[in-house]
Amino acid sequence: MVSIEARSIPNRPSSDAIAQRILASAKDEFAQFGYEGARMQRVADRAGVPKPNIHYHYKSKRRLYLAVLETTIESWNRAFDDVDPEANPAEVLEAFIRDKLSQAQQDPAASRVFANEMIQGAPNLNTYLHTDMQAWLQTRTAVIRQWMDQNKMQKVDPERLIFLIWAATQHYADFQVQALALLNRAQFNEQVATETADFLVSFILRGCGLSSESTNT
Amino acid sequence: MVSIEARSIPNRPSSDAIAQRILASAKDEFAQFGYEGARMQRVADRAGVPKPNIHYHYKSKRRLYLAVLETTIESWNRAFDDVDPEANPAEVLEAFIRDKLSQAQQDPAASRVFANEMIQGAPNLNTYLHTDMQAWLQTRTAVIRQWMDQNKMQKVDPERLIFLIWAATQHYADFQVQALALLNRAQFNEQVATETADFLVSFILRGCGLSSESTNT
DNA sequence: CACAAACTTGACCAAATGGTCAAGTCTATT
DNA sequence: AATAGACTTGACCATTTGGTCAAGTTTGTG
Repeated sequence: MVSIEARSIPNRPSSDAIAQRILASAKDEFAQFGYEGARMQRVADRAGVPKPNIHYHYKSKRRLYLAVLETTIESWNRAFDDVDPEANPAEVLEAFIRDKLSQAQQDPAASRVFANEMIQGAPNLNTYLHTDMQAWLQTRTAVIRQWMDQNKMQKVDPERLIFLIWAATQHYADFQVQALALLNRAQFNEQVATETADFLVSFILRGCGLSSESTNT
Repeated sequence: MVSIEARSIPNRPSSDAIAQRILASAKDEFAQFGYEGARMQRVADRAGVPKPNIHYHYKSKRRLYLAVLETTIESWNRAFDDVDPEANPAEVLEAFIRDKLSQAQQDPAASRVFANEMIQGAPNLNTYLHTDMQAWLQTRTAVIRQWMDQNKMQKVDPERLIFLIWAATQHYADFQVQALALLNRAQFNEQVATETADFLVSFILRGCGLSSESTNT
């Protein structure tokens, strides 16, 4: 029976699993230090594999970084994706804000990788910014414009509204140390996330002329 | 007369001027690549001096970085500094937002140096966050709380209101490439800055229950 | 079991990195 | 004009960097 067990528990984790572990370690490393500051040796140490193993799975530091960027982008704006113009603006925006903040809490590294790439001047995502991301933004702003035309919400610059939501939510991932220090909290747990989400939702909805309460004090 | 001219135009710029040029180049370098990614040779090239000259003025890479951090912090929240609780909240907040955005436009490198330090986990500013910055924030939120108690504005979490203003304004410095790409603009000039400031002021004031217009469309 | 292909890794390498140093050059003071 | 001290810099150094390679080990397949 041992041999049966042994077959289902291979001595080595599958190659795919290692490639994944390397990718995850690389995400953390690039998130913290940016592309130029990242060290292949540290990625190896984080993943618990010898350095040459990384180069077997990913041709070079650059390729590894691009792989990290790709997975980061994929999970970027999963919410707010298929929005019905007939839907309730307040509900849609609230869902978007909460989802973005939840991502920031569950995977701050992804947000930081993206932030580093932007700060650095987007040398690897310039095309993406001008194609896919712009297209994504345009369909979203189109819906928002419809809502404004139908007087369902305040007339505001839709692009800058999205920017503000991005900035305000990603702030809690990228500047987590600062937020925690100034809020006197030890960690960005569920409670802090909820308080923050509630604040952002009510504040931003009010900014959009969508406040549910008149004055609930 | 040539010799008189020569005396007033020294062959070499003053030592202070060179130290300043090195500091400015270092700010740009650290802003773009973060501490670990920054290269002393590139700082030297940017400043137009040989590398050992940097080490004469600044003992090490770390000391140079700390000098950059210091100058960055100094110019950080120059507005919103001496606020009269009797003053008009809308005016004070508007001034704060406009000043922050103006800084982001005029010196994006400063904002990016700070962003890198935060993303990296504030290894050099942890004390600052828990002392000076927390103190700064507390006096500001105290004023905001007074305004809310006097029903001069919506009751919102004052800390998170400040965070939102920081995030929303610094976004245009740190994520400048993204904003420009998505707004289809070539550069973050005065016009874009004004449009952005107007949006942020009216949106955030509305979020604070301080909107001047009822519906100005 | 054999054997090829996929995978792993210790030892190694050229290039780049932060930093040093001694030999200068410039500037102010006497 | 002499000289001391501040400043500059070409040549150099130990260490670290991304990356390679050949000798292995493991795994799927006949």
